[in-house]
Amino acid sequence: MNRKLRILIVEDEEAIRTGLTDVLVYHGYETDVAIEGPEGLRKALSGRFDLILLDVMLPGMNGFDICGRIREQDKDQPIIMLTAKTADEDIIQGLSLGADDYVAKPFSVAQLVLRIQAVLRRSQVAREMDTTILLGDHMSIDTANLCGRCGKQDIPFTRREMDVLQYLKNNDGRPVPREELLNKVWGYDKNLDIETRTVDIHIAKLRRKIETDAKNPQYLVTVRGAGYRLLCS
Amino acid sequence: MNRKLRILIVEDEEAIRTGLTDVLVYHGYETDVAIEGPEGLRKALSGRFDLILLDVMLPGMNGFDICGRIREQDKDQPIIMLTAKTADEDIIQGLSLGADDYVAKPFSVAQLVLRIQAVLRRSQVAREMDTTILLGDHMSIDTANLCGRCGKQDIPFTRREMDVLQYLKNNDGRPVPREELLNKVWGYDKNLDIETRTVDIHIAKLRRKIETDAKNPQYLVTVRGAGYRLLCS
DNA sequence: CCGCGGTTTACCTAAACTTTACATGCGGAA
DNA sequence: TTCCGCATGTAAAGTTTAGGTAAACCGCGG
Repeated sequence: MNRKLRILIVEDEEAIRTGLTDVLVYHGYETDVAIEGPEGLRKALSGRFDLILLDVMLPGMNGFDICGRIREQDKDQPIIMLTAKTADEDIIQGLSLGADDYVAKPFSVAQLVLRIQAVLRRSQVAREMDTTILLGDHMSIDTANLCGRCGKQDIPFTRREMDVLQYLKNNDGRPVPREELLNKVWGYDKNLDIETRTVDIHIAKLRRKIETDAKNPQYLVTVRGAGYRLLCS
Repeated sequence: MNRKLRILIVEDEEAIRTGLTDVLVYHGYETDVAIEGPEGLRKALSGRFDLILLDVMLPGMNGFDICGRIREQDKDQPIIMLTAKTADEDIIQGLSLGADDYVAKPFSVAQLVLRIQAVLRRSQVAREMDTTILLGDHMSIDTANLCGRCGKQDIPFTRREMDVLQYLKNNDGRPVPREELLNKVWGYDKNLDIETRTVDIHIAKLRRKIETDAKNPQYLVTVRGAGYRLLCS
């Protein structure tokens, strides 16, 4: 565990907001808050958060809409909805929109924390915490120090390279399309007219560093028409 | 979805047990039941289930113990606990033991189903299932990796081939006309004069990859005058 | 000014895709 | 039954596109 897990709290009531912040910080999370709906959506879509706590009743835009919008853009973003309503239809609506859990106010803090842990445990985030990537028995990479070791040889990586590597590792084995990398690593918006080849270039650079034969990659392989995948075996 | 997801119901009350079974079967799951604690634990540990619904009050062994024992053995087994108790300590205990969710009786069926779906969505099995196409017991195709496996042999597919296969699979059994494939897979506009034979060519290529005898197709068959149909049995 | 990381440009190759052209064979009509 | 026409199969040639990468370019912090 090298970095703290980041939680976004979207909640308009001052008391709850600060209460939650205190509790979560106490439990070792990093937090950010949003007070209004649109602000929450914008922050949520930045993709910087490991989990989003979303109040249903918000000024500007209700929690359901926000939840739906987040899901459209990111199928995997963990979301827990908070609400005063315990009506079944509300819970059902929240879950239908793809929330991972639904907690009714007033909630027990202990329970909320546990539900947060349960959701995070299931999300890929748990795996992200690992700071070393092993490529077969061939080389090990310390993502925190931007540094790889192959035998006795040290190989420096740049921040960007490491982010790409990390992202691929977190999506273990799955081919990740360029577009997704541009979104999640570069933070480019969903603009479709992408003319850039910068992803390819970075892949090429990574290959020169981590592959024994960059022309025949064994770890960082291309799936033509689908993207790149990292095989750490 | 090629195979149904399997759910184990551990519950001693006859009425709830059969009710749940009916509902889950209706929603397309395969179910098995256990009435007593020890029986439930034994079945759960078999690892055959994609999700376990666990009542807390059981004869022989309580649900918390079972949950703990399952977690010891399999960190990833999805578990949802059911209970009449709504006391916070119970919920907390359940979640501490690693349950993925906790639903209090009397629960709304719709809500339970949604919570089941939410938990399964995060689980590995469910994820693999909707990217995999099985053709009889003959070969399995990973649509995300554009890659099929027949015994030990890897067979690469192209994006287009996979899209066609996917579309046919989603229209399971129905013969799909060329025109429709051009529309839905190629994105060609409707009623443009169809001079192209490219669909046929792709079908031929697919047959060479997925059929044992491409001349006598068993999975990707022609319905003369109506189109092509995929039989995954 | 340099050097470093990152991006864009430009060009190349090989894979993927489409078209062409011809072969095959089913099915209805005589 | 035989024959003809049309739907389908497919090899091979032609065309487009995805991906690899060298090298130029850019911007920023020494």
